Amino acid sequence: MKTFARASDRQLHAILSEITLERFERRTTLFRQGDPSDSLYVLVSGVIKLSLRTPEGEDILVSLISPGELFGITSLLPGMQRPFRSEAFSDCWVGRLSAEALVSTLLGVPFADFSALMDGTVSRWFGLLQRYAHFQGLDLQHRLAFALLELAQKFGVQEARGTLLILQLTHEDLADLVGASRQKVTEHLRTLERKSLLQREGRRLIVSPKGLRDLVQIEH
Amino acid sequence: MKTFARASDRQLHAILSEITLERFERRTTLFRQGDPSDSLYVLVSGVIKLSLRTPEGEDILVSLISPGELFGITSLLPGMQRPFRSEAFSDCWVGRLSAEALVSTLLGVPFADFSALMDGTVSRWFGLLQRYAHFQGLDLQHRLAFALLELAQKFGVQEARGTLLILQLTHEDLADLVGASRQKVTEHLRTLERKSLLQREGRRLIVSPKGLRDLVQIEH
DNA sequence: GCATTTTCGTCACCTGGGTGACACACATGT
DNA sequence: ACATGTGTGTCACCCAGGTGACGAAAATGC
Repeated sequence: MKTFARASDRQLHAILSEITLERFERRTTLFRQGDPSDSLYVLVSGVIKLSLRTPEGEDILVSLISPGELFGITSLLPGMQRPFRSEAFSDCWVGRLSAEALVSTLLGVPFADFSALMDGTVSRWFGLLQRYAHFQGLDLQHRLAFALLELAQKFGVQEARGTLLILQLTHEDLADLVGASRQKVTEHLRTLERKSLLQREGRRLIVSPKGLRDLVQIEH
Repeated sequence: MKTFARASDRQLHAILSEITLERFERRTTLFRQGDPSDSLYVLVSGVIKLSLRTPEGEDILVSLISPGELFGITSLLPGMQRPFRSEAFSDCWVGRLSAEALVSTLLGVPFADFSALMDGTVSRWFGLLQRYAHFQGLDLQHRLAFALLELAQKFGVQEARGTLLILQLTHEDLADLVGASRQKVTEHLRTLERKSLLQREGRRLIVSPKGLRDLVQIEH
């Protein structure tokens, strides 16, 4: 297990003493989406499935874990919930330990410090991963709406008419962002405009976050 | 900048002294896919675009970075190359520092130790992210081929006839993995079988990694 | 301020892949 | 051993969205 490749014997010992071994029968769930994300797992034997249930009721298989891998990694970030459901794909032996224990044994630094650094750096990957997984099996209309919401959050300034995006985005940029063709993006932007979830000011967009949120949530 | 929220004044000072400020005009590229991934960036002002050029020649806009964010995070993992191209979306001021400096100042731990831990944990997110980004704009045939290659690598055992997947995968599982319907997966598996990139032994699959690799690379 | 490049709006056309439906082949438990 | 559930193979049908094409409108360089 390469995670522990650099660990000294003493460290390994300390870590092993922190690990609790558990057995999971095929199809049992280890944790579900939304659970508090406290502990970290090591797969000893068997196969674990990480999946995601979309609001639309689709299942997305995010990853299959093979023996030796660590999973449940969100526990390294502060205050996270489990983003995926984890279930035994075959009968498994799984080791569980606290993220604190791992970090403090391996690095000898306070968990909160480590965690804060992770939060500022690596958590973006995680956000992107969630976006992509979520996009899986959404139609263009909804992907666009999500993308606009995201942009509004990052680059928006509040305004009388809504949230103004301070970006010179071309339709092609948006297309590249949501994985679609430029033409269709143009079309869908116009229909969003007609539904008045969106206004144009020259080449800048003014979105209505409220309206967009309704669009993506309500009509599942 | 929440990354530094927990840092002491002394630490902030140390970090600031490590940062080199640079100016990038709109459309200039900071780094390109495949460059060695050594330094870490902080966006001071402007907007940065992270994008990915697929072998098929499509552009994927992975993320737009707003001021205050850290980017170029792969530098925290050992021996990585830049997975995305980074270009100034508007005129930017960017701070650059070495990943070593950040980690050792903030945590006071040897970089190699930190890096190894990251590698064993968080790098999976990153792999998944790449997969999803890559899948963007591939047709089912190719997504399937990639998925099978991935599975072969993780769960395959070498064999006379090819690589045997020791997994009881249903077509539905595969469908959830590649974001498609069960029916189409069945169909495409059969065509792969006809092209003899794939054999069946009961419910287990034997793939030909070589053939699959040809399929995904050669064709355009 | 004019010429050239980019971007936008909108077609018409085509196709990959989703959906529903149904028959058959397996596993499964009891 | 039988019955029931779960996975597989294959249709026919339909539609979201890709592609190419072209003119109008904006932006940009010189």
